This record gives sequence, structure tokens and C-alpha cells, in this order.
Amino acid sequence: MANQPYNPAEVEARAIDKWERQEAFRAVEQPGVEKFYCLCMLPYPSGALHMGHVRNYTIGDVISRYHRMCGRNVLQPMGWDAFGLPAENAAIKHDTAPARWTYQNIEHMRGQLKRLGFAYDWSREVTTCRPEYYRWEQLMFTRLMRNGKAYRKDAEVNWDPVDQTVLANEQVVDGRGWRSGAVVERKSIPQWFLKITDYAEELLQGLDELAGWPEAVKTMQRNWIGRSEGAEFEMQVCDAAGAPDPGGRAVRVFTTRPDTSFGMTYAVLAPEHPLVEEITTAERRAEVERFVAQAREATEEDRLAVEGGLEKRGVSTGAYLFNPFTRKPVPLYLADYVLMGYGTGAIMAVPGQDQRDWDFANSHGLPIIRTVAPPDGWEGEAWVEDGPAINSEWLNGLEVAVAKEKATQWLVEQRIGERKVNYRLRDWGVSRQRYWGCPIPVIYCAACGALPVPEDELPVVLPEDVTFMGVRSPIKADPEWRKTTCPECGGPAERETDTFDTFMESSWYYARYCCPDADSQLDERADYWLPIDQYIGGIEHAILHLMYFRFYHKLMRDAGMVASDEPATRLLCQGMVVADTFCREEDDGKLHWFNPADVEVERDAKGGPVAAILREDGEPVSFGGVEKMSKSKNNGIDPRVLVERYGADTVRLFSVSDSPPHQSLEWSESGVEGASRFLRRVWSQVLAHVDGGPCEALDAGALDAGQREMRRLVHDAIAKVSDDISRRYTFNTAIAAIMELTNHLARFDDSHPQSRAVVREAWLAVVRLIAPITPHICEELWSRLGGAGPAYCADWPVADEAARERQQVTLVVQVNGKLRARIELEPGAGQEQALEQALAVENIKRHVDGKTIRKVIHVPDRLLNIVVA
RNA sequence: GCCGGAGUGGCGGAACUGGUAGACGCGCCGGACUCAAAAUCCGGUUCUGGCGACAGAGUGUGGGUUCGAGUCCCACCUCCGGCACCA
Repeated sequence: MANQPYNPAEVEARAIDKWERQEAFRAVEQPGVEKFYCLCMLPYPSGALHMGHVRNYTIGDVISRYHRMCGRNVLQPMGWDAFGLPAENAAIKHDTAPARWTYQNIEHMRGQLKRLGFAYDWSREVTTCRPEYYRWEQLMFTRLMRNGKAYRKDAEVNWDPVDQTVLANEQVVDGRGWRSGAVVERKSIPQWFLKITDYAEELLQGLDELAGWPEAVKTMQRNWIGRSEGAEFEMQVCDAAGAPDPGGRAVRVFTTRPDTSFGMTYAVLAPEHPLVEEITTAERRAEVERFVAQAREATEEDRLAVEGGLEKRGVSTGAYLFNPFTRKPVPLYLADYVLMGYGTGAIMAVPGQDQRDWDFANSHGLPIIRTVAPPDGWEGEAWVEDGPAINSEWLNGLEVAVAKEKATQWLVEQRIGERKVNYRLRDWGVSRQRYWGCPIPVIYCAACGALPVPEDELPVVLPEDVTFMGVRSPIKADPEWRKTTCPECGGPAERETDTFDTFMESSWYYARYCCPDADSQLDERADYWLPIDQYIGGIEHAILHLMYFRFYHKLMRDAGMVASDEPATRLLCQGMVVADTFCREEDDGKLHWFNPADVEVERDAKGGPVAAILREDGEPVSFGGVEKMSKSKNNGIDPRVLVERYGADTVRLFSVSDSPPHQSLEWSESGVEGASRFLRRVWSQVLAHVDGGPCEALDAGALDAGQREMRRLVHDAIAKVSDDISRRYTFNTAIAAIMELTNHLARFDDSHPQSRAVVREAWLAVVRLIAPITPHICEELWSRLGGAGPAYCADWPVADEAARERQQVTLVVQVNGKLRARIELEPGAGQEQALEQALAVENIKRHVDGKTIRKVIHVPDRLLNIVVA
């Protein structure tokens, strides 16, 4: 039987069948039992799994299987982020309907996930394009409309004038529509927004509590929210002599540096500012209008292209503002470096303390007054750091922070302005002019305006059986679908034909898993499982998805649906899967990329790579660097092929063995073979042990030194692997420790009966230690070893501290910090004894003799450093 | 420009709390088995000198703190990621 070869396909089919029969991963709420909710970001059903999915879901599966074995009540669900643009593209390409294509992909990918043995509770599967899912999101939206958290305003979109359709950013290639090739226009249309800015402060503060989130993600979110403290105040419009505007108009500005107000030498409005029209003087009008038109047409890229010390574009309005600090007028300009969407869309300009203002002042011949003294010898331009105030009357001599405070207080006392906090974060635009998304539940009535669809008429169902040509959304093209009656006045009305941003669906799916069949958006089961104990997904979601789902959680909390403030306590962002790229330049000068699976790498005697050749023709190819797996670089590896060739366990093992989860994983065929070799070795070693027949009970007190040492290694490994999986999340080092242990076991002489008992204990431990990573083979080996019950719910092994006690420890002996010898001692030996023993060693004597011992540093059981001179 | 992360053998990576640098895997070298090859098994593998015992050097660069630094501090270089006219 020991010769029975390891056949992954057979072993894995058997294990999967067992789990299904036993409904092994079905999660049931058990009040009083510690729960663990482990969630991986749900996939978009693009057609097939890629290695990134495999890695992501393996990480999640390892964590949840570990916690299950520790006795926790684990929920690990899976679902489909099923709405989205790719379905529309595929529908055109394959002449099918987006729904059909999506459902087919889901079928296929579900099969792939099952084949990989992920421990999901499939009874909780959620598919976001189903009305039974999105109806709740529609209901929530209508409630947000009623309480003012959802509102409508104009916003710009990319408009394809040929196809007469709105394009997503990804559909704009080099400024042209991807299908028509027409130059894309910017067009302002009314769209729906959610007031995420109402939660800016809470979203920011909440980050401090998320100890289990990566710093990188929290930093990105902090920057994205972009909180800045300052003051907002009003300045009267006046003429060059300071005479007030007869219309009494004023401009509000926001500044983070009210302390520098005495250095204001001009002010600027954004080109879109509503006052531009009114205050521009007659002689400046023509030029101002030209500038405004130019700014409106310029793409964002064009506007940004001027950045970085280049001349700032702008024009004078001919009007002036009255600086309340100096009681003098300053000229008012228009410039496109001031954005309408931030602050008040108007700024006071202080060239002495702001580099952009400095640049603008320079190119427009405006005066520069420093109001913070730069250090002696400073030869730069704007000084933005701390220092004493100068040229600032009653602020002179004060440091920046103090001056800021005093200036702000003055504004408040004078009733000119107030303290103000601004955020960079903008409200979330949720309208998409696409077909394949959740219909926005709104009705437009000529008499009554925009109204939420009444709750008893929900859901607004998206028709799935459509002919999709991709030019216009089928629901936009169908007047019948649009036609409805006004819920207020009963008159004729039209439905909204825009759909939600797909981030809407992914903002609350995690909560729906808790109660997928609930007759409301959520029920009381949500609070049993939430918050998510471990969330896992790609870093590319650091800002948008991870911000939106935190926001939506707070919306649900405020609607009384959940009790927690945050959706996930711990977050892990796994690294990308990367691979070598190989290419050749074709005759037309373009690069042709070859799949690493088709390339052979030649090495020198040391193993360093010297050349790469294409297997097919034996001709060389050039190495193009290590890149994220992608179609464009043709360096993707299909997990399907790997699973067929090596089995799911090998693929799972490799995908977490070569680097820690948060780092990128470098694909290597030989690495996969190494993983496979390891599993075959474990297989044959365990079978060989089982073949030796039953063995006697372990008597820990009766072991000889060698047996005790073997047993110590086993229990050390248990402790290390447990810590690596639960605390450190370094599965690579856990696997290394298991491999090390099996290497020791292979060399261990098990001819003595008690030795066999030690070995049996070891294998029972090893099989459980790798079970979260390679569950199928472990299921089989566990049962052959006679383990109790199925492996997936076997007790996680616990290290026996008594077995870990050492009889002897190795003490490193240094002389002047240089390693000179190692000595064996009993644990806990004192410095005197250690020193005596060390000085008896020949090599130590050589380095110490003839010198005076100045100092001895002793770290018990670790190190002895003898300092001589 | 600002903010984050990282630089360690031929390669991926270990070294968690300042205490044996290079665990584990890959690759490579040697051996066993074989008619042979593959597979498998055993041994070796940072560099330099030496038969060896050993000795010297070594974690991006240059300084520093310390009995002792991959780890801490200062300055710099390179790479990756995010944000980028946010007043």
C-alpha cells in the first residue's frame, strides 16, 4: 500500500464529495458560540478564475479553516458582483444578452471554486444582478432620497457624439470613443449623488480605531478624505480705489493660512464661479469670456498639464476685492488652478507663502509680500514652513500656529468669517448611463418632479431578455419601459433609465450574506455575524470600495439595521501574482509577448539565467521583466491547467508558500513542482507509517534522548505554525516549518516501538497543521491515520509545553562581538558556569589568552559575549 | 512635489523583541538507483584564502549609537504603489 501513488484528482474528488454530503461548511447562527466571519471580496464573473482569485481565496480559506478547527463558528460565504460593463462588451462581441453571458460565467466559475475545495457556505450565495438582491438597495435609496442623503445635481460625463451615448472612463481611449473613434465631448447632465461628505469626519476618525487594517490603506483613505482646517471669510467687491461695489457683492474664500492675510496681493476665482459674469468689468469682458470658454473645453488632462512651476494661466476680471486685514483693494483674477469643486471656488493669493501663488504672481507681474520670515540665507521662493510673522501689523513676531489662531479669532470677532474645516472628499455620484446595472428607482413627473418609486412598487426590475447592440441602453431605447404614472398626481411620468454604479452592490453584500433570505434588507442575524472578522482583497480597492462600504455600513447603522460602526475589524490586502515576461520585436517594430510556459531558460553552472529560448522554434527571446499577470504581456497562467496537472492542493499550497500574503507572489513552474513534490513525499511517508501497522501508546516519560528531541521538534512546529497562521499571517513561514519537520521525520529512525508512537503523534499533528492549506489530501491522510472524525473539523493541535522543554541549549560564544564558538549547556545555566565552559574551548582561549577580560555579556540560553582588550 | 512600502546568495524569500545572517523552496554541483533517461533518494551549495582546524569579508550607499546592528538614529541612492494645482 505504501507504493500506492498519490492521485490528487481521486483524493480531491473524494474529499469534496464528503464535505458536500456532510454539509460541512454550512454556517448556522449559534448564540453563545464565538463566531468568526471571514470574507474575501466577491469576484466579478468575467468567465474564468485567474491566479489572483486563487491566491485571494486560498488565503481566506486558510484563515477560515484554521478558525473552524479552533472551534469557532465560522461563516465564509461567496457570491457574484454580477453587474458591470464587461458584460455589455461581451454581449456585443458574442451576440448575446449581458444576463445570459453573466449567468453562464457564474455557473462555470462556481464549478472552478468548488474544484479548488474552498470551504464556502454555498447556501448563502448572493448574485447582485438578481432582483431579490438589488430590490433592497433600491428601497434603501428611496429612503435616502426622503431623508436628503441622496440628491440630484448636474455632473459631467464623457459623451460620444456619434454613438449618442455616455461612455465610461475605460471606454475613452486617447480622448476618443472606443467604438466610434469620435472625439469625446464633456457634457453636463443631472445625476444622483449620495452624501458621503456628511460622514467625512466619522470616516476619518474611524480609521484610528481600525487597528487591524494595513497602514497603507488607512493613509490612502486619510489622504483621499483630505481634511484641512482653516477659515472662511468674506471680502467685499470694490474698484481699484477701494470704493465698494454698488451691488454690495462679496466673495467668500477659504484659506488654511489666515495668518498670511496681510500678504494677500491678489485674489482668484475659479473660471466656473457664479460671480464671474456679474463682476467682470466691461473692458475685461471679452478676454474673460474667452478664458472661461477655453477652461470649459479643456480636458482635465490639459488643465493639469500646466502644473509644476510652469506659468499659471489666468486673466484679470478688472474687479477688486477689499482685504479686511490691510483695508486695501487687491485685484481679482480668474485662473484655472482654482477649482470650483473645493472650498468656495475662490482663494486669497499669498505669493510669499504659497508656491503656486508665487508662480502666478511672477508671470502676471503682481507684487509679492512675505509675511513669514524665512530663515537666514534662504534663497528659495515661497516660504511655506514655520517662522515669525512679518509685515503683518498686529500679528508680527508670532509663530504660524499662534498667528493662525489670532487671525481666525479676529475674523470671528469682526463678523467677517469663521473657523472652517474642508474636505477633499466629494459626494459619491452613483448614476451610470449604462444598461447592465441596478435601475435607479426614481420617477420623473413634469408636475411633481423627481420622486422615489413607492415601496410597494419595488423592485424596479431590469429586463434581462434584451437584444443588446451596445449603442444605447435597451431601457433607454424602450419608451414602453420608461412609461409610468406619477405616484403623487397620477399623471403620465417617466422612469429613470440610469443605473447604479456597481460599487453600490458591493457596498452591502457582506451584510446580506448574514441573512440572504431575509424579507427585508437585513434582519437580526446580521448583528450575530457582523462585523467581518477578517476581510481579504486586493489593494486596488483601498480607496473606493473600502471607503464606500464603510460609508454604507454607517448608513445602515443610522437606519437601525446594524449596531456596529465599522463593517470589518481586520483587513488583509493580498499582493499581486506576477510572472516573467518574454518578448521579441517583430518586423513591424511591435513587441510580441510569449507565455512563460512556452519559454525555456538556460542557466550557467551557478544557476544564474543566461538566455531564454522559445520551445517552439529554439530561437532566443528577450526577458521583459517581472510583471503582474495580464493579457497584454501574455504572462498569465490559467489555474485550470494547473489544477488538472497537479491538483487543487498543490495549486493552493504554491499560491501561499512562496511569499507572505500581503507581498506579491512570483509565479514559478518549478515552485509549483516543489509544492507537488512535498505533497507526494508527505503522502508516501504517511502511508509507509500506516503500513507499519498499529503502534503502541506514547509514553512521554519513557522516551530516550533522540525520541524526546524528535517530539520536541513536533511541538515546536505546532507552536510556530499556530502563531504564524493566527497572529502573523505568514503562511510561507508556517509551510517552511512544516517542511522542516517532515524533513526531520524522514531522517528519524522509527524502528523502536516508542519511536513509532512519536512518529504517529507527529503525523497526526502535521496533517492537521497543513489541513487549512491542502485540505483534500489531509482529509485522506487523516482518515488513514485513524484520526477522529473528518479532518476539516478536527481539533487544531496544541503544543505540549512539557515536550518543548530542552535538555540542552546551544550557547553562542562571542569574543568582542565576533562568533568564535558554540557550547552546549543545560537550560538556565548561570553566567559563571557559561563563562567557565566557554573559556575551556580551544578557539576561545586563543582569542582571550594574553588579554584582559573587560566585560562579559550573558543572555541566558542564547549568547555569551566576552569583551577583551 | 507630498504620502506610504521595499532594497538580504544564482532566484523567491527567512531572521517576529538589537543577540548564530541566509530557515524553507527553487536552481546548480556531486553521489546512489538505472543499459540509459526521467522520477526518486542521499550529500553539498554567500564570497575570498586554506587540505583542514580556522581566518577575513558580507544584508542598496556613507556616517553614527551599542559589548553586539539586516533590525535603532542621521544623510543619501534606487525600485514599487497611492495622491497630485485641494488654497
